[in-house]
Amino acid sequence: MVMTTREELESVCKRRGFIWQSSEIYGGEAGFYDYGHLGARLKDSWEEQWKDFFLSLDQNYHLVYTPNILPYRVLESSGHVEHFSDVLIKCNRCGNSFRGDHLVEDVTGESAEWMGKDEIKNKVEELNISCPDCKGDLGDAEDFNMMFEVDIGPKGERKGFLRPETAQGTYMNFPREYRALRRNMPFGLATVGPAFRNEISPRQGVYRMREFQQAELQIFFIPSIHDALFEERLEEVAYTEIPVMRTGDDMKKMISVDEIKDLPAYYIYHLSKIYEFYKDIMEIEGDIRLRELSSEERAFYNKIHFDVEINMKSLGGWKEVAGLHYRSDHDLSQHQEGSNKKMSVPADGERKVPHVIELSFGVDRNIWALLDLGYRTGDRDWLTIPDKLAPYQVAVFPLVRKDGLLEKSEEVFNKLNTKFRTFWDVSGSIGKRYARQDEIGTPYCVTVDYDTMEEDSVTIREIKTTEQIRVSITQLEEILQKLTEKEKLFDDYMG
RNA sequence: GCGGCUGUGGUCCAGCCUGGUUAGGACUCAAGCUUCCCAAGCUUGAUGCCCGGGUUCGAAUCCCGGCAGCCGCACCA
Repeated sequence: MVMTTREELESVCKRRGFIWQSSEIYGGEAGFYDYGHLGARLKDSWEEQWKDFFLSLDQNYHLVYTPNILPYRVLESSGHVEHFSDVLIKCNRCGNSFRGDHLVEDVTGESAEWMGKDEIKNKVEELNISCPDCKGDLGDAEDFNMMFEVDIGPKGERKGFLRPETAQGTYMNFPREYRALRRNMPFGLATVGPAFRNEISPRQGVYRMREFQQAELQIFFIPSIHDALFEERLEEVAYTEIPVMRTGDDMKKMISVDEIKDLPAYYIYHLSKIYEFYKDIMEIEGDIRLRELSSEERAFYNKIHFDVEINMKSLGGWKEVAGLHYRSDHDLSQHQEGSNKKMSVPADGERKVPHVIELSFGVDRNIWALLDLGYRTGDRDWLTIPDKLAPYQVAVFPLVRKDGLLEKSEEVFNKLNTKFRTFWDVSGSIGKRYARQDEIGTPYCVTVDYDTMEEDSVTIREIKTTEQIRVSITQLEEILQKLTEKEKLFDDYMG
């Protein structure tokens, strides 16, 4: 049976060492989470696998790191200063707050998103708008910015923000990397790091946090020139079926890439590769869909936008964990205008500003998805998680703690620990030790027993079936290597 | 941010209404015994009333404020 409630899952996470609220001993602060000793290893492995997978798609996809703090002007150019803040108006009578632009739009029927604080206040007075909830008088308009503002310099003389997304740092590096990469296009710049949003009310655990981790890959290209290249690569994914839900569909269906040929090749190619990552690396198949967002749902600069959604019981259904956004030349054009630096490159006999396709992953949400889909309860509580991602890959036990088995098991542990993330446990009954590893998703348990002392062999128990095989210690490392690398199945060694 | 409910060892909960022995249970954890393969048993032990203020001879319990969590509303370029 699959674990259903967030309470149960959060309880295990706290008890065993995965994830819990940050600054807990002082009462905590909403929207901030710590990763414990198991959670940190899981997250770390996920990020490693993510980098390995996406950077190997093309030898011209690379990793960069940029600061968490960005100067005011950067986010002014990107549009975040304007679009990431809302004007809120509070009712003098009932105290409820409303978005000022929505109040105005409801009356005028025209977009008021461009309006500033004073304009909205004047418009509300002019149109005589009262509180939608209680009809009371509305108070002053106030700016609310979702970005954390920081003061830079000893006297705080310059304003900056904690970045609301990692992408802007990457975009600003386009001209430098364009030259450093010897003008080879297309190229991709990936980054993994924190981003910050001052959410009004963070809820649903790690799903909406004020500080969270992003893993993003921005690909820079010129559609008219590089379309052909991606068209060729479609052959790579031609036989893949992907679970797609187009706008207007009410459920997903498995389709081949031929059936979404209305989308550009660079888009289809990366969409398929994203699904491949979920299928092969995260081993998620049934509870995933690639959902296309309608023009109302997506931001105006996203010309094509699919979200990766995973069906998570603990969060009540389909939840976004990643997105693929075709952002056209919006980002580089904005920075070209704001910085007065040339972002265009020679193409087709003129200068063109490259387009961007962005692969954006919420790391914490993906970690949560692994835990949500992986936990099973019933006869035993166990976590099913890919071997390469598991916090510990192997555990080593002595069957009993006497007659030299304890010492022998320590030898085996020391040998394996250099190759795998290995755990050694000697306390409690053997059954209890298996159960402990079940709960944290350790795929293989190696047990030293009395036969070990005579013939130098041990048993390996697989978490999925609890079946065991007996192997000689000389072959142990090699067999575990093949199992964790998925070169062999456990079944192959049975019988 | 607004309203309702909630906050007790590591986890989950009882106690609170009606203030008063040493705050109780289950699981967990540690040490030891036992143990030839799936949370067994025995012994011993560790850890707790979210924070701050008030009322009172006395507060886990009543009152006020804060913080956090859940649900609903709003928010989520």
